[in-house]
Amino acid sequence: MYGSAATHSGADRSVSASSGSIAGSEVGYSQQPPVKRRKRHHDIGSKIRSVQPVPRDKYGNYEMPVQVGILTVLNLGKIIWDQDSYHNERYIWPVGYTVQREYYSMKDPDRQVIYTCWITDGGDAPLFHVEAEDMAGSPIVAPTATGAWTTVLRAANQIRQREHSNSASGPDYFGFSHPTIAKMIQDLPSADRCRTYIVQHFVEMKDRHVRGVIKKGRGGRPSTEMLSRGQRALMASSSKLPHVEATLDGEKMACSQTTHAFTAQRISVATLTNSDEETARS
DNA sequence: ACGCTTCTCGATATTTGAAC
DNA sequence: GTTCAAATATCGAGAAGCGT
Repeated sequence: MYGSAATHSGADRSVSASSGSIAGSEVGYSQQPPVKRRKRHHDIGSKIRSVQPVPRDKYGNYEMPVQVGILTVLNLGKIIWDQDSYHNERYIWPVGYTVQREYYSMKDPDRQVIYTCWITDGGDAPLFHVEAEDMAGSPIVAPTATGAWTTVLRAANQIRQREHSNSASGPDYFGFSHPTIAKMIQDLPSADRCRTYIVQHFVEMKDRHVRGVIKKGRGGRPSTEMLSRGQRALMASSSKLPHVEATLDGEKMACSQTTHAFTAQRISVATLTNSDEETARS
């Protein structure tokens, strides 16, 4: 099926397009193509993925905002289950989904800034927005997550005068490939009604690993400075964020400008319990 | 100190669809 | 039908924290 006859043209292209020593060295073309064949869509539903525990409120809804790895999830949004373009086998793209993450600035080569990413209803398909903290008011909008982030990477690499690949995995950068976020989205109402989405299986990771992940340098708990910067970025972009309403277990959840402003002031690290926080402080 | 585990980022493979 | 470009999936390296 996948990767049989169809691969030749793609492989040729990759070789010519790749700048690289890596591709060149890995590949022993003269004899036999390296044929690192990757199966697509394999075992999506059967694989068990580890997730961080995320606190829920008394109704069982996830408490927002929450820090997951390098990302701060501000809103999970609302699932548009009756349109296929709002999900595929692997991901669901909820309207109103909002996260923040740190990445290199598109203006200052020596600086990392906070990017706010969110999804809006584009009618037939979702629209992916990415806005940099230092470029408030001019978000990058694309019909795919990869498209939006590729633009950012290209600009960031250009300003840093880096010539290597501008490739990016949109779902990665938006956090959709993160097991914890994938689970949170999958737990949203109507996720099970998405026709082509394959339900994934998750298991909560062990406590010591959670702490390890949280305290990791690049990800983990945001510093006070990062929080306040995130808050400012959020306030700056909040006027453009979508207003989304969803019903969770009978309780109405609103995602609006005010909500964003409010939540920005109380960002917490969901994966840390109180005792963990004490430990983390000391 | 070491091994374990998971993370992000960057690179590359693969698929899909548009253009010719 | 072929070529090309864009989008997306997946892999590997390196980094980091934790427990022992």
